[in-house]
Amino acid sequence: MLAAAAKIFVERGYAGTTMRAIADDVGLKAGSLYYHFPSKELLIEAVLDMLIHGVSNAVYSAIAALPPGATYFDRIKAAVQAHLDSITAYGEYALASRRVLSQVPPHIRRKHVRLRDAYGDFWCQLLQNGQDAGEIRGEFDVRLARTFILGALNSIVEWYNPEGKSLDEVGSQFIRLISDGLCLQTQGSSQRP
Amino acid sequence: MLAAAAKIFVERGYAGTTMRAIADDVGLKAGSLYYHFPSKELLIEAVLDMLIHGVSNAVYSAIAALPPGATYFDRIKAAVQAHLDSITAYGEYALASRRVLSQVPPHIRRKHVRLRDAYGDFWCQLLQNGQDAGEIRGEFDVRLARTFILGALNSIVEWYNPEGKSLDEVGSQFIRLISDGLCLQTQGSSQRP
DNA sequence: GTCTATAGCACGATAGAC
DNA sequence: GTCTATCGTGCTATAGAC
Repeated sequence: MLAAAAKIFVERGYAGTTMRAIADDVGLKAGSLYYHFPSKELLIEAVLDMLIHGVSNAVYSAIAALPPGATYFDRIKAAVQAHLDSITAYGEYALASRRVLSQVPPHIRRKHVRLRDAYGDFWCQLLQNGQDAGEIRGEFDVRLARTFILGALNSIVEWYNPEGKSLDEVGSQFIRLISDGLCLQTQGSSQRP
Repeated sequence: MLAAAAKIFVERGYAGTTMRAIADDVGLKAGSLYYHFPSKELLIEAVLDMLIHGVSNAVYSAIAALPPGATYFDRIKAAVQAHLDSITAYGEYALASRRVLSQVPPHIRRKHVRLRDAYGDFWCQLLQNGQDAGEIRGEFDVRLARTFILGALNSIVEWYNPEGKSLDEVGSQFIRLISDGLCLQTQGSSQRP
């Protein structure tokens, strides 16, 4: 039922989603939904909660499962893959968060922006630790690097098709891109040591 | 008027945007809007058109303005900066495209997906040329690299604040990230020559 | 070019039968 | 736990005065 709601919120937006459409999708009548959820607001809130908790728990667990001697870059690799795996597993929920967060009532939006920011701060800290340990070049602003990394990773829900490349392949190409870069020889950056 | 429409489409979604709200924002009454635009559908279409044409023209012009001897990586750098500059210049239009495209009537959505795909193909070709010329490592799938790059660049409209870093600084950090990578020494990639 | 007024329809939510 | 029926509201779009 949450999954049906997420799908329809994505297709029609918050205001465009009707309780009748969600009810149809799960084989009920509109009035019956109110037995399970007291309002449309609490429905979208449940969808948004499911995503942020699902993704952040998946990432925190993946890092906690690493051996004690793991480098910061090992942690970043594990976080990238876990983020990728969970965000695609929660497909429609992730799209709902991406597209309708700006349309939900303000008190719900504020709560989720806070949760999302806390997750973003975790990434900043991870990159900062890597930089302090000398694994990441000092010239990078970690907040900027974090937004690029999460921006690229999150965009996968827009196009990923399970019939194509595996998530492991996608993740490992991305890790190679952010660690070593695209270029064989540096063309224009004079900052390289 | 288009700018007001873009802003409200982002805040409320397609269905949630009322002609009254747009009219209010520009100091008119709802009925008067129909003198300028025949329907809500054509309003969102004009907003979406403005963005895709604005961004792609900015990028194509930036590349056309390069000297004849420019490397492919010079072209990529110019495209990154022009994309970044134009997407932030069209702020609300870009957000509208990101968030409400999935909610507009199908015939309008299909047309814009086609335009967006054509622009994506241009990026693929750019990266492919760079790879053929030996400037980009052969191990990368150019389609994947393109989606990561555009995903990261497009996410800037979600957080960019003109009071912080300049767009030139943001662009140059991003270019350094995709060209050289984050890492001082490669930690886990055995594919490096 | 902008207004008022309204037709025709669909919405969220509730009440009460079963 | 699901149904039908309905209240009050607000929407797009149009018609015609100014």
